[in-house]
Amino acid sequence: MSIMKEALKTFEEHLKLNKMRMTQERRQLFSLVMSLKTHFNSEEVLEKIKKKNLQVSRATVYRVLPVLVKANLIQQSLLQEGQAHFEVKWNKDHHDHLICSVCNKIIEFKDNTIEILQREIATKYGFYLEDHVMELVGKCKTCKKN
Amino acid sequence: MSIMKEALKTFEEHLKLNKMRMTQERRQLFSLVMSLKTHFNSEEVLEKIKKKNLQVSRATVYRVLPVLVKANLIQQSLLQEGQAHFEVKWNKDHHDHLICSVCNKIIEFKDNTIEILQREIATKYGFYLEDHVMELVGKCKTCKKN
DNA sequence: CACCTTATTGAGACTAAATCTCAATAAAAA
DNA sequence: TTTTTATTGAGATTTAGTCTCAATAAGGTG
Repeated sequence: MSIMKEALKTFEEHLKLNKMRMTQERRQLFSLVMSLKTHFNSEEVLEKIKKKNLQVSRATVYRVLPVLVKANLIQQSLLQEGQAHFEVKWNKDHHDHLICSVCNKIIEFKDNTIEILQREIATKYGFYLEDHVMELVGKCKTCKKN
Repeated sequence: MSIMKEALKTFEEHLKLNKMRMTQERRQLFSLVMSLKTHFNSEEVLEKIKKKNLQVSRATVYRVLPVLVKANLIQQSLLQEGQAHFEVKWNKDHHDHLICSVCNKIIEFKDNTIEILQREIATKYGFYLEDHVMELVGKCKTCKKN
């Protein structure tokens, strides 16, 4: 089964489990959002909808994105500068971010040792760890020179 | 020299360096903000101003907090739920946060091994590391039980 | 299939947080 | 003391997101 179909099934199951209905709008948003390769925010999704002449309103976008988050298909990232940022999570390994303070370039990385240490810290303080955010901010290779 | 006086000097130097002026309003905000022990947001600062009958407007609060950030006296934390959050940074060790997803309790911690690993990661990707945010989200000891 | 219940939608009003405008004021340099 | 120019406050404005409610449509049931 293709990755997209599996993701769609996950979405459908999440909806059913919560007595929610699969609608044209949700299907359209699902396809649009899941095909995005980079970070995006709600307004960008809205723009793409207009460009493609899809019939999904602003209110619905703002209502469905959190549903996709709950279904574990996308995740909200905390590196917001005003607007809520999202990225596709489905079928992707967890990763953290290096962010350039000059050009805003985002590089993804993963470090297992840090993840282990994080779990140890949580345990030490009696926390049950659900999630984490780690963002390293600095100047990228290119911007460092200038 | 007292810690507060040193911080004030830092503030004054930052202002002079940027051709900015020390004003009554900035002095008042400096004192108010630097005495805060916990995380705070702009509206909370505004409330405290009203309670103390200080003469500082909303616009000025929103203008001066970023100046205090640039002067390295406070830092903006990214765990915002809508509003921009700040905390005093001056004279405090860097630390990261454990946040309870139920009661929003914040626990500060510091882990040197992680900091070293972070620097290694930055180097690996050619970044000059300026700052980082790490937030572990989960259920705290108390909320875990319920 | 037809019916019925109820979740969902869209348009636009509304809200909250933050920013902008511009004339009046006050720092600090001259 | 005068002059220059950064800063301020009041309120208008913007931005991002939420809310309302009548109309619609999903999807279970007979």
